[in-house]
Formats: sequence, C-alpha cells, structure tokens
Amino acid sequence: MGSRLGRRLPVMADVAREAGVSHQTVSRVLNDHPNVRSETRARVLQAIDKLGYRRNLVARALVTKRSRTLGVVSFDTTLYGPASTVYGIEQAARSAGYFVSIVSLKSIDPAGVRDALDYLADQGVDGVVVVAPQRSAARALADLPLAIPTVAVEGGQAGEVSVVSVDQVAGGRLATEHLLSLGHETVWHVSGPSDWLEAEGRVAGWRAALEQAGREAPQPLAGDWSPRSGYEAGRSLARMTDVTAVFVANDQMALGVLRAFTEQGVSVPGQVSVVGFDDIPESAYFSPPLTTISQDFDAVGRHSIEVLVRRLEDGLQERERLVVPPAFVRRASTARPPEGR
Amino acid sequence: MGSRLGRRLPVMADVAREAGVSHQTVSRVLNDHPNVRSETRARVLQAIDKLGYRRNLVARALVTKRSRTLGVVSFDTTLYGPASTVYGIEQAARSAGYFVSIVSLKSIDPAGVRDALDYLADQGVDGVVVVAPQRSAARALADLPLAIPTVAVEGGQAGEVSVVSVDQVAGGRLATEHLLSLGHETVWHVSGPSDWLEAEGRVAGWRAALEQAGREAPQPLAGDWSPRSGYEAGRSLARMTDVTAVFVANDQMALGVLRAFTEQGVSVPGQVSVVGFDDIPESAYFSPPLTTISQDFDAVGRHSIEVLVRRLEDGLQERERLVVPPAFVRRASTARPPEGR
DNA sequence: TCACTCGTTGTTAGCGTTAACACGACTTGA
DNA sequence: TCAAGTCGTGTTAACGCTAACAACGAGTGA
Repeated sequence: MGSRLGRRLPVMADVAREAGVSHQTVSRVLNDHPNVRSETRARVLQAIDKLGYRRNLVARALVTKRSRTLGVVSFDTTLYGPASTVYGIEQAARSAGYFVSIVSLKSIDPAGVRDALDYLADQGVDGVVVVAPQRSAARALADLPLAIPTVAVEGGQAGEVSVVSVDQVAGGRLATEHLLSLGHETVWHVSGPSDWLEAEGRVAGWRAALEQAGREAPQPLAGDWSPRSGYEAGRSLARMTDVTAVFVANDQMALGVLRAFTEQGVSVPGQVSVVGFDDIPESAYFSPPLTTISQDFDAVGRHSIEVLVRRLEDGLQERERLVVPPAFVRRASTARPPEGR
Repeated sequence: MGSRLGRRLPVMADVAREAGVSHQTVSRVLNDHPNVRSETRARVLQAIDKLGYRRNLVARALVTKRSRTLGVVSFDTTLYGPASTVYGIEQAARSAGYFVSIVSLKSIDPAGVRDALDYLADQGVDGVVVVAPQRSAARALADLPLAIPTVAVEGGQAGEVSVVSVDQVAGGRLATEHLLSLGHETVWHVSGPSDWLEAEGRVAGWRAALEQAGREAPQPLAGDWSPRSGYEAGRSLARMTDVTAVFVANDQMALGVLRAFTEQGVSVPGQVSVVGFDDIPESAYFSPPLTTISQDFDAVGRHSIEVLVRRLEDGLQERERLVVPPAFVRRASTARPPEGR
C-alpha cells in the first residue's frame, strides 16, 4: 500500500509522470476542475491509485492560505457539558471537511484565552470556537482584536463575536414553573459560581418565574458545580423547615443535595422536591430519579460549526446569535408539597 | 498589534529588511542557532517585535516535514474515562510543544480506526495516540501497516504498537479481595461489554481473586457500562437471596445497581456490599457513597505522550508497555456480610 | 478564408520557511 | 608567514502544491 520502506512518498510529479501529463493536470483532477477531458481524468486517477498517492495538505495549505483546520478552546473538557459540546463540534467539523485542533484550559482567565487563541493562530487554523462559559472569558474574547473568525459558545452579549448558546433563562423558568405548578409556595435555589454565565442565566430564569407568580425569592445558596458543594448546600437546606422545593443549577450538585437530604432523613419528593439541570446520563438513576432540564449540547456544537463555516465559506460578516431551547424532563424527584410543612 | 487591516502579515523577509540582515539570519535567531552575534540577535528580535512578526508554521512544516501536531483517536469522548484520558493527553502534548488534533469515533469498528488514522496522516500529524479500549479496535490497530508512530491506550497485547494502560486485572483483584476480606462468602460480578479489554481485565482479576481464595465464581451478569444496564443487573441480583457482595465493573452501572437495590428494599451495605470502578466525581455522593477503584487517567494520558515523544524525538524504536496501577478507594457501600443471609 | 472563441493542456512563478553551501574576516599553531 | 580552522553571515535551492498565464488545435461565424 505505498509503504514500501525506504522509498519516499509519491508526489504530484510522480503521478504526472506515470499518467503522462503535467503535474498541473493532476492538480486539476484532484480539485475537480471542470476542464479536464474525462479520458485524461481516468488516466490520472488510475496513476494515483497505482502509486498510492495522497496529496500533501501542508503544501496545499501554504499556497492556498487555508488549512481546513478549526481550533477549539474549551474549559475543562472533563466535565460533561464541555465534553459533550466539544464532541458535537468535532463531529460537525469533520463532516464539514475540517480538522479540529483542541486546547483545553485548566483555568479560564483572560490571559489563558488570549494565549490559546495566539497558539491556535500560529498553527494556522481558519477559525476558532471558544467555549467560554465564564463572564471573564467572554469579556476577554470581546476585548480581543480577533484576527481569526471566531464563534463563542455560551459567550454572553458583548463584542463582535457570534454566539451560540442554550437559553439558560428559559431553563431556569421551566424548572421553577414546574415546581410552582405543583403547588409549592416558593422555590429555593442552589446556584453555580457567580461568574459563570450559565449560572447567572439560571438564576435570572428562576427569579423571573417567582416574580411573575408574585412569590418571594429566597436567598440563593452558591455552589461551584461539584457534588460536594451541593452536599453542603443540601445540609443547610435540610435544616430549614420551610423548604419544600429546590431548583439546583446542575445535576451533580443536585446529587449532593439528594445525598444530604438522605442523610438527614428528609424524603424526596415526599417532603422536598428537587429539580436539577443538564440531564447527565446518571440522573435517571439517582435516588430518586431526578427531574431536570436537558440541554442539547450536540445541537450547540453543530450550530457553532455551522455559523463558523458560513462565515468562512460564504464570507458572511454580520454576527449571528443562535439560541437552543432547553427541554424539561420529568422524573421522580418532584411532587406536590406535603400537607403540613 | 500587527493587525493593521488591509496590510498583509509580515514575513521573514520583512523582518530581515527591517533589521538589515538576510532572512536566513532571522531564521537562525528564531531557531536558536548558536552562531549569531548577540548584537545581531538583539537587532533581529527588536525588528520581530516591532513588526509583530510570527513565524508561519505551515511553511516550516513543509520544509522540515514535521508538523509538531499529534493526532488522537478516541471512542466517545463524552464518557468520563475517555474524556479524562484525552484531557491528560492534550495537556501533556501541549506542554511538550505539540498541537493536538482530535477524532472521536461514534462506533469503533476496525474500518473507523483505519479511516481516522488515514485522515490524520493526511493532515500530516507526526504521531498518533489511539484510545482503543475494544478488542476489535486493538486488533485493527495491530493489523494496520502503520506509517506513523503510534501509541495505544488500553490497547491489548498484539502488534508492534506501544501500549499504555491501567492494570485492570489488579483493579478487579483489589475490589474482590476487599469484599472477601470483609468476610463475604463469594462475590458476584456485573461486567462491561465482553469486547472491551477493560471489562475483560476486570473479570480476570475478579476470577483470579476468587480462585486464589478457593471460592466458586458465580456467573457474571453482562452490562454495557450504562446506568440502565446496571439497573437491570441490580434487579436480577436483588431477587437472589444468596447475594451479599457485588463487584460492578464501573461506577455508572454501580449507580444503577444501587438504584435497583433501593427500589427492592435491599439495603447497601447492610444486606449487600457494592464496589464500583473508575471513581467518577459523582460516586462519593451516591447513596451510599461508593467504594470503588480509581484509575489515574491523567497519568495514562501523560505517559502515552511521553512514550510517543520519546519515539519521535529520540528515535526510539523498540515498543514499550507501561502499566499504571489502580487505587482502592474505601467509602460506605461495603461492610461485613449480614449474619443470617 | 480569417479572426475569434473555447476547451484542454503545459509552463512558470510563487507561497514562507529551512538546508546546504559559499565566502570573507578572524583566530590559531607551527 | 601561511595553512587550517572557526565564526558570522549571505546566497541559492529546495519542500509540494496552486495560480496565472501561455499555447495549441478545433470549432464558429462572417
């Protein structure tokens, strides 16, 4: 298969010689140029096949100034959300004919984002998707002089970049309205870290739903997305006798909340109802199975590539914003409030 | 910042002109060539800074025939294990000065692996890490005529490729021995899909530990890593009155098992003890917190890059195999067996 | 018949870098 | 003092591809 050791890989000129044409004709065949006689084309293709020739994309990139590589900058791809988004991005990019080069950041300070973009720019990527869920990252992106077409995922409002995101506010609303509709007087909230845009959006949705129903919004408890922080919030909540419904900003923290409630003998959903966010694969098997809000990460990834490719290939200039709606998933962690609590 | 619109990016010749030297001298400065007068070097650096020059890595790759890009082929990076491994790989590669290009496969048939490698080869990667946890993928890899230096993660024995993996057999042993040491008569097993090498290794470790203790190995129940399949296995186990200890091949399935036991009124660890595998971030907050085996995915990722870079830069030819030991994590899902069961 | 167009192919000139070699100015040692 | 290094630098030629243009024969309309 063209790997006879010690021989150098065939180049276009070798194919040309084999087919008895010029290397430019080979190039034309490879690039589907219309003006090539079909007989010639066949001869070239046969030579390509015989020699096991593969076009050198680096040389091609040098002359065309396009590498057909997209960069992805993301924060901790170990987390379910980012991992799923990046997965969606990668699938979409590949099927659009682009390679994907990834940088995943431990901490997402503005300098980190800047460095990552420089790094990718050096590599010669044609465009970049930045998964920038923190406000600071989004701001950094907005302030940067962007030499390369860029799309932000969950990237806030500012700046010139296009943004694709899940409607977090709607998600927070959905969760809260569900609990209110079951008859709960009010809904408590365990939020994500305050500099995360997603956390902010969910808080806003929760607050809006309460306000609309004319209910008082209790002080939210702040977590950091980890089950551990949910557990701590859960211990606090278990001590308060007037809590009957909690909207937790992600499923992992909800797991911690459930754990704390179990330990304290608070029954879910008997005494307290709990709603999570994300719909991770595990949440259907929590005890009890978790009612939650699902985000279509895959769609987010796909859309971000669509937007980017539109800009790259059709030369679209105006900035786009695309919002993916979340979905409500009813399971067993929510019920009507208890009679006498 | 060198981004004055409408002007083309500066190239080496521009820097050379600015500094009053030849472009080759600029190249020497950039590549830390020793024979450059320090005064000249300073002048060049100043010109680089003034023009905001950045070296074109594509042109460089064309002439050096090395792209400083590594490819990663992985199966479903949405799963915690692969995601963490890929994360470790990416970090290690970047700090070794390599870019990382990712292909994540939905299904990992041999043709898929082959295509992914071809695809990356076209892009001009210098080396590849294949996360190949299925036997079929490992076999495909072993059979392939590998034009590019390749390292397999969890890749089995065959072929010429170097392999980095976690010692799954030791993990299975650890889990089983722990349960036996608590006084359980025997240990049941919920395994992963049979074509996964990891599943196979865990089964082998479990079987070996039982054999060594002179116990009968019950028929293992086969799952597919999902909480759902664990739940189903759990329902079967709950019905059998002689089960007091279960080793589940991953934490997600263990979650399903716990859920089934809870539903059937089987108390954990009161009546049945459960051990998982992986130590995902959630498992400390399961009900009860899960005793499990932790795998250092990060170390696996790092080692795979070390092996690859050794081959790339020091020209090492012999194939290496590196095994990372798993660790036992005791939590609250295991206890002595009940008296009269 | 001639001028013109069109389809097909070849020739030449880059893209921006590094490698290889050439060359003069110094040093060094006999 | 001269042959033989070193050092610092410049010149030229690739790397493998595409873009731009040139060339040529065949068809077309006047």
